[in-house]
Amino acid sequence: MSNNGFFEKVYQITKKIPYGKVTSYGAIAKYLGTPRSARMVGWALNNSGLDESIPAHRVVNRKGILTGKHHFDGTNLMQQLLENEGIKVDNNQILNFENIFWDPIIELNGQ
DNA sequence: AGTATGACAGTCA
DNA sequence: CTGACTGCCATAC
Repeated sequence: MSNNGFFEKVYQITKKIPYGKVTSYGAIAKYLGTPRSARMVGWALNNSGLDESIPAHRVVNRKGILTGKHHFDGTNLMQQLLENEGIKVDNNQILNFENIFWDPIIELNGQ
């Protein structure tokens, strides 16, 4: 296990996601310089279960669908967490997704 | 070293 | 938008 590799970068970015905002796996992967490794981001977040400080529920796929909800406690925990932040979710899909999308490439570059 | 897996993304229909 | 197929990358065994 490499705690200081690709995974940790994913963790760092995920932790920077502001309250009430969400981002996609591809956005994080692209920020890391490997836009093709979006799948690794998801996997990293899977391992992130060891760290509760990581708001993995704010990371969804490019469609804004909570594809990883089943990785949470059980069922609608992920959705409830998002709704608790003011994010509307319908049938596992984030509503007004583009409006609350947080792009690390832009935000972390001080634009 | 090779195979299997994964919370994806892009393209085509 | 949704569904099916392909491509890419990193990790686990």
